[in-house]
Amino acid sequence: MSDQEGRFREYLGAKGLRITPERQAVLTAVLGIQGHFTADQLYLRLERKNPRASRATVYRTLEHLVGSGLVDKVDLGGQQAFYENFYGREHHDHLICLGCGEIIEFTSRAIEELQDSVCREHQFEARSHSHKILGHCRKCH
Amino acid sequence: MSDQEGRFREYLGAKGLRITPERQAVLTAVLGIQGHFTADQLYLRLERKNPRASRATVYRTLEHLVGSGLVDKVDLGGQQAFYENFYGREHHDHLICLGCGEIIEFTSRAIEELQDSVCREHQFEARSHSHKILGHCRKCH
DNA sequence: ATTAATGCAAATTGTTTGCACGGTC
DNA sequence: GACCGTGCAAACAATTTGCATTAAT
Repeated sequence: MSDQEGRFREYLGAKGLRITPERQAVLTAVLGIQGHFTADQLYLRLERKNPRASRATVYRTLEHLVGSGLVDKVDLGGQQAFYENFYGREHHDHLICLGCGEIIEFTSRAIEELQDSVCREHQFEARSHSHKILGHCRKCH
Repeated sequence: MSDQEGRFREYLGAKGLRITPERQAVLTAVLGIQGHFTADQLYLRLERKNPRASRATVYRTLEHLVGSGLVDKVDLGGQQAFYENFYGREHHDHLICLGCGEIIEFTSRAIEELQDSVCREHQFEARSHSHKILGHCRKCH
């Protein structure tokens, strides 16, 4: 059993939620994806597996995975939500290529610090943030 | 005729688009709103005016207003798009209060500069960005 | 046994679109 | 008169939800 599986079971147990084959299948599928994915892409991967999971269950389970900290939900703009495997990772932000759709991750301690000072100035207590830069990647300009 | 009206007419003219009472009404309504608004809030204001404008026209006109640079479309998260009067204003980002929904604007030259250097590192050509911080404002914590 | 979870399809939400009619250039 | 713009209602797309059934505890 992977660390992630353990963490998920723990999370479910602590909330009085059940460990079902569908939830396991969703987690396994998530672990098999690298990079960002949508709920529907995840569903498509599970559609013909056994056990499978319906779209509704995919959405519902994704929420629990986010709750457990195993998955991060990122808003990359557009109408659909994106998710990514977050186990053992740190917060990061994104450069999004308008040409090929590539998503480049970045982190900047300096930006985060400035962010904090902006919040301080406004007596604002930050809980999360989203910082995305749209443009064209090396290959696309 | 306000500067904004002039600018809008100019924009429409340059594109071979027509100046209609509905488009004027939408512009007038937009100018009468301060702060951020949704397409639907705008529609509601126009619903019982004369001339009025349908939801479809509100959406369609909003796109032209964004195109002309008079209005800025901002993604504040959630499912609906927000807009704001942008005439004579500079780019800015947002602190969004999860408690009362208040939206505080901020700008930081230093952050923008760091952003530029992040892009340079990745050979990424930025076209726009969106930086939002979610949390609780002074009144809400 | 109890009570949560699933699948399905219907419902929601915000926005877009097809089309017949009316108005602007 | 040509053609764009409008309103309406239907279409959409992503996500959520109600409900009867199935299964984990």
